[in-house]
Amino acid sequence: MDIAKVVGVSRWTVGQVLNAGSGNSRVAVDTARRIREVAKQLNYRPSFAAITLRSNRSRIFGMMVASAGDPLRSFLGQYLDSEATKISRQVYQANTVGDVTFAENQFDNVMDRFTSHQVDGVFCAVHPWFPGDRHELVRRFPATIFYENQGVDDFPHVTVDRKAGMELAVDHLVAMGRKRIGLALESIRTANGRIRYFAWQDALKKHDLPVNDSLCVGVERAGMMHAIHDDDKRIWNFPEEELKPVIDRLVIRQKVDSLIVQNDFWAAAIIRSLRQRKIRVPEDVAIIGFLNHYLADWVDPSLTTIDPNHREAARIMVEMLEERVTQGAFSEEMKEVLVKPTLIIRQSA
Amino acid sequence: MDIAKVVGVSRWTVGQVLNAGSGNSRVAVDTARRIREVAKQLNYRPSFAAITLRSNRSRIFGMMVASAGDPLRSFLGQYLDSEATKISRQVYQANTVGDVTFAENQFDNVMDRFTSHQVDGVFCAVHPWFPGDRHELVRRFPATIFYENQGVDDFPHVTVDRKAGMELAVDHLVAMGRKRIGLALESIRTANGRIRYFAWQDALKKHDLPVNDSLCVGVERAGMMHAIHDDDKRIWNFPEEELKPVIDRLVIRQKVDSLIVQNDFWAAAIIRSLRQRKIRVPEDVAIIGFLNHYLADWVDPSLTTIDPNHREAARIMVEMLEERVTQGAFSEEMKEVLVKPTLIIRQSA
DNA sequence: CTGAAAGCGCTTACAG
DNA sequence: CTGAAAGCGCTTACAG
Repeated sequence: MDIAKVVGVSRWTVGQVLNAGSGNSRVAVDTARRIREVAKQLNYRPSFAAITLRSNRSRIFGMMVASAGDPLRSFLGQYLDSEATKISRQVYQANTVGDVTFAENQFDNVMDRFTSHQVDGVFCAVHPWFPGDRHELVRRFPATIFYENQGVDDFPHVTVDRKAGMELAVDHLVAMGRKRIGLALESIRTANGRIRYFAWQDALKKHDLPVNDSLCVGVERAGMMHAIHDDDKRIWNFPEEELKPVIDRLVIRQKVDSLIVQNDFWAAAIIRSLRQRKIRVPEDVAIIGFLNHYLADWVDPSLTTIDPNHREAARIMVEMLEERVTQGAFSEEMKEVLVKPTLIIRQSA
Repeated sequence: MDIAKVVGVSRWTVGQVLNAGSGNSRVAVDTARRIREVAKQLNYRPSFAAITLRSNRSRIFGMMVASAGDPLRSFLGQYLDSEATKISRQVYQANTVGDVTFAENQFDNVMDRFTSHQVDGVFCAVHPWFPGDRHELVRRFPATIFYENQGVDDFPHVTVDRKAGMELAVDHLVAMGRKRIGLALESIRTANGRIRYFAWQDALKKHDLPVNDSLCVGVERAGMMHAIHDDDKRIWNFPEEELKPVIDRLVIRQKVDSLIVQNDFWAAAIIRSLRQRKIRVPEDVAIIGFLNHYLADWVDPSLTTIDPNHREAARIMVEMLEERVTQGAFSEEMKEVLVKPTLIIRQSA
C-alpha cells in the first residue's frame, strides 16, 4: 500500500480507515481524512484476490443456470447481481449447458470453477429438468439455495406462491364477469400441478361458482411442454399441436368463457389457434398465462399473466444466503420460501 | 499442497505435473500419474485467488452490460461464457444499470469491481445510448472490446454486417416474387441507418428493380424507438403509435408488397396495426425484421428476420481479447470486425 | 497510534 | 529431480 508511505503512517492505520465502516474511533480524524483523500487520488481499489486468500472469504456468490440466455433466468440473474451489489457481494454466473459441441453438461465443471473461486455460497437456478447432481452440489457447497424445488430436501428453495397466483387470476376473471373459468395444465399429478388445481377449486368456491372437473385439463403428455431454444436454428421449439385437445375439450365442447393456462407459451399458442378458428380473445374467451415471459408484451392481444416476481425472489435469495454465510446454518423457516406473485393486466383478460 | 506430502515428492514436482499441458518431459511418467491420481482423489482445485495474486493475471474477462436481463444481451453473455470456458477463462458479468432506487448508474462502480478483480480484459456490451464514460473505461482497461460501435475510436468493436443483412432480406423477398420492397428505418442520417439505406438501394439495383426513394421512410423521431423494460410495471414499453406514418406512407399510399423494418419490435408493432386494418401478412405485405429477438417466434405470424449471430460475435470477441491479452496490442485489422448475419425464415416473409 | 512479522496458496528462480 | 525461499496484497495478532 503506497498510501501508507505517502501519508506517512503505517499500513495498519490505513487498513483501519479503509476497512472500518463509519465508526473509526481509533484513528485521528485528520489522519483518516488524509488517508481517504490519498486513497481516492491514487485510485486505490483493494485486491479481491489478496482479500480472498487472506480471509478465506471470496465475497462471491456463484449462480448456476442452465442457460443464462433464457429470458426469465436472465432477469433473475440481473436482479441477483443488483441485490448482491448492495451488500458488496459479487455474483458469478455460470452456465451448466454450454456449447454442445464442446461439452454437453458443464454442471461438474461449474462446481469445480466455484471451488476454485472459493465462492461463499451458491444459487442454483438450473431448471429442474436439466441434468446435474444437486446432491453432490450441496455436499460440496453447503451454503446453497435453490430457485424452484429441485428435489433436494433439507436445503431451502425459493419459489413462486402458485396458490396465490391462481387466486389472483380467478379473482380477476370473476371481476370481469366470467363464470365458466377453465384450467389447462401440463399435469395435475405433479406437486406443482396439484397445488394449482386445488387452488383453482378453492378460488371458484370462494366466488360461489360451481366446481366442475370437466373444465380442467391436464395434458399429461410424456416429455416436457416447455419452449426450448434451438441454438443452431436459433428458434424456440414448442410442441404447439399438443394443445389441440385443450381447445377442443375446454373451448369447443365445454364452452368456457375464460382459460387459465400453464404458462405464457401455452397462452400464445392457444391464442394463435383460437384466431384460426375465428374465436376472439378476450371477447369470447379470456386468457391468463403465467410467467410474464418476454413474449407477453408482443403477442396480439398482449397477455394478461401472473408475474412470479423475480426481483423479490432475488432479494430474498440474497438475504437468505447472506444469513446462511454469516450464521453458519439455515434457520428452520427457510425450508420453502414462497414469493407472492403479481397479476399483470394486458389485453387478453 | 497436501498432494506433495501424500505422494512424497516436492511441491515443485506437483506444480510441474498439474500446470504443464501435455508435454511434461521433466517428471517421471509414474510419478506424474501418481500425482494426478492423488490430485483427483483429494479433489484438488487450484485457488484462483492465489494464482491471481502470484501471477497478476486473473484469467477473468469482465463483461459490462446495461441490463443482463435483456433477451439479446443475455444470449451474448451466455455465449461469451461458453467460449471463454473453452480456453479456461472466466466471464464476470456486471450490470451498469442497477436498482434505480439504490444507484442509477453503476458504470463507475463496475469499473471499480473490475479493477478489484484484476480482470485481464473487458467486453463492453452496454447499449450505445446508455450512459457511462467509455473513454475512462479504455483508459483504465486498455484491453477492451466493444460490442457495437460505442463511439470510442482506436478501440475495436464487433458488430453485425448490416449491409450483408440487408442483401439477404432483399434477395429473399425477390425470390418470393416481391417487387415493391419498402424500407422503414429509425433514421437514415445515422451511420448505421445510412449503411442500411445504401445497401437496400444496391440490393434493388442488383435485381434490376427501380430504386424509388418514396419507398423508404426514416422516422427521424426525437428520442429512441427501442423497447425499454419498465422494471416496476414489468412490461416492455415501445412507442407503437409512432409507426403510423410508416404504414400510411409505405403500405397505404405506396402500396409496397413487402417491408424491411428497423427491428423485430417494429415488425411486431406493424403486424399488429396491419391486422387491425385487415391487411394480411405475408399475403398482402411481407415483413422482415432484424434481431431475431425472442418475440420473433411468438408473434402471429411469426417473424422472418435477420439474426445477428451472437454466437459468432462471442467467438470472435473472445478470440480477439485473448489475442490482445497475450500479444499486448490490438492488431490493425481489429478496428471494426463485421459478423455475417443469417436470415431466419418463419411466416411473415 | 507505530512497525515488524506471519501467513493465506500459489509460482518461480535458485542452489544443490 | 529436491528443498528451502521469496513474494504477490492483504489482514491481524503482537510488542512497543
